[in-house]
Amino acid sequence: MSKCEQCIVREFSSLKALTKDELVKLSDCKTSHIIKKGEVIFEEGENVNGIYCIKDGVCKLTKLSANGKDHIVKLVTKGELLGQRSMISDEPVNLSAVALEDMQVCFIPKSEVMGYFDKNNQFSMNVMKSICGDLKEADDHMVNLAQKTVKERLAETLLYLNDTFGKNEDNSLKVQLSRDELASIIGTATESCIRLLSDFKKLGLIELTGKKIVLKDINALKKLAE
Amino acid sequence: MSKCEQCIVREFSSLKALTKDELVKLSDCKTSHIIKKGEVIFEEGENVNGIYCIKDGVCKLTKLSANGKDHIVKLVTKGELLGQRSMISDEPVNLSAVALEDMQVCFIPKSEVMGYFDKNNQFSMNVMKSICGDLKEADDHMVNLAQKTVKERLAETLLYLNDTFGKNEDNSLKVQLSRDELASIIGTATESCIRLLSDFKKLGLIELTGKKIVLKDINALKKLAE
DNA sequence: TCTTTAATATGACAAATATCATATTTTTAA
DNA sequence: TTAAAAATATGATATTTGTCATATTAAAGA
Repeated sequence: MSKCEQCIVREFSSLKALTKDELVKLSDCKTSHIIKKGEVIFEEGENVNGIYCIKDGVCKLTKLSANGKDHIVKLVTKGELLGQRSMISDEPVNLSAVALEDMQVCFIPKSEVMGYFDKNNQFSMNVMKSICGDLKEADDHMVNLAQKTVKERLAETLLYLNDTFGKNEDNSLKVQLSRDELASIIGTATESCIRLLSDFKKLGLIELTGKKIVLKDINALKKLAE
Repeated sequence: MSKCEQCIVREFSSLKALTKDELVKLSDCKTSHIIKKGEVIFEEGENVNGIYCIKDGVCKLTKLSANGKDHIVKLVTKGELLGQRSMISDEPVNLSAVALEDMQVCFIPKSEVMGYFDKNNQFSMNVMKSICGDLKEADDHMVNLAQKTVKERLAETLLYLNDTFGKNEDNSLKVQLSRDELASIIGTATESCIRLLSDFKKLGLIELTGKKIVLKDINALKKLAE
C-alpha cells in the first residue's frame, strides 16, 4: 500500500494541510483502487460515505436529466477530491462519476475526514475554498449555457479542454471525448455537435482524425467563443 | 440599533451557531441598511469585505453575460447570507445583488466573520453546508438549462416561485418579476417569455393581470415542467 | 392631468437547433 | 478474420427560439 506522506498528488488538494501524524493515520485507513476507462466510481443517488482522492486520470461528473440524457457537469482530474459536497451535506451524491481513462484513486472514509474538520482549521478552509471554486465555476457555466449559442459553447469547450488538460505529442487534445460526450458538455444534440465540428474543420479551426481533435487556430476559436 | 440576539431571522442562517457572547459582539460591529426596490447591494467585481444578512425582502443575484444580457443566477430572501463565497475565496464577488422589493439587510465585516471560522466549528460547518446547498442547486439548474426546453423551464420557474416565495391573498405570486427578469432566469428572449406566458394563459394554466401571475393549474404546470 | 417613457404584447420572419433517415467508418467481440 | 454493433457523418426537414417591427397598455414625471 502506497504511503500518503510520499504522494505528490496530495500537495494539490485540500489534503496538503494535513500534518505528518494525520497523514500516517490516513495511509492506514485509505484504500487504493484502479478504475478502468468507462467504469463507474459512484452513481447519482448513492451513499458514498467518504471522499475519493484522484491520483491519476480524468473522470466526468454527470447528472441524468428528465429527458433521459446525461449531462456532463464537470471534468475532474488528478489532485482533486470527489464527494466532498455529498459528505458535508450528509446527502447521497448528486452526480455520477465515470472514468474517461484508466484511473488511480484512493478512498478515504467519512469518519476519518470529519475528524480533520474538527481539528485542522486549515484543512476546513481548504475544502471550503475548493467548494467555493466549484460554485463560482458552476454559476459561470450556468450563464454560458443560458446565454451563449451552441457554436460559442463548443469553441469555448475546446479551448477549455486544451487549457486544462493539455495536448499529446501530436498536438491533439489529451482528454478524448466521444462526440456524444462533447455534446453533453455543451448541452446540445450529438448531431449538432458533429455538424459544428465539421464546420470548424472546414473553416480550418480544427483538425479531426478519428476521435482526435487538434486545435489549429486558437485565436479564431477564442473569437468564436466571444 | 437592533440587537442580533433578538433577531429572529438569525435562526435561519449559519449565524444560528453563534454564542450569546459572539452575538453581543456582532451587534456592535454590524451595520443595518434599508435597500429600496431596484437598488444595488453590490456589483459583480466589487470587493465586499464582509457578508450581508437579509432581514427582510428578496433580491436577485445576476451575472452579466458576454452578449450584454444579465442572467439571474439565483433569488435570495430573508434568513440567507450574501457574499459568503467571495469572502472565503478572498476574491471580488462573482455576482451582482439587486433588490426586487424593499429590503432590510445587515452588513457584517469580514474581520468579524473570519474570527468565527477559527473559534466556532459549528458555524464553519453551517456555512459549508449552505455553500454545498448552493452548489447542488447550481449543478441541478445547469442541467435544466442545458437539457430542457424554454417552455419546460418557464413552467418549472413559475412552480419554483410559488413554492419558495408563496402567494399573496389574491393568489398571485408574491415575488413580482418583470417579463424581462423572468426571461433572464429561464435564459430566453423577453419576447419568447411573453409569448409562452400568453400560451399558458390561453391554456388556462395561469392568469395574468398586469405584472401579477396566478397559477391556476399547478398539476398541468408540473406535467409541462416534466 | 397630460406627456413621455417604459413595459407588455403580438405578428412576421429569420436563424438556430433538433429530429429522423441513412450512409459510412470505426470498434468490438465472436 | 469477420460479422455485428457502435460511433461518426451528412442530408432533409421540422421545430424551437430569436429578432425586428409595431401596437397597445401601464407607469412615471413634469
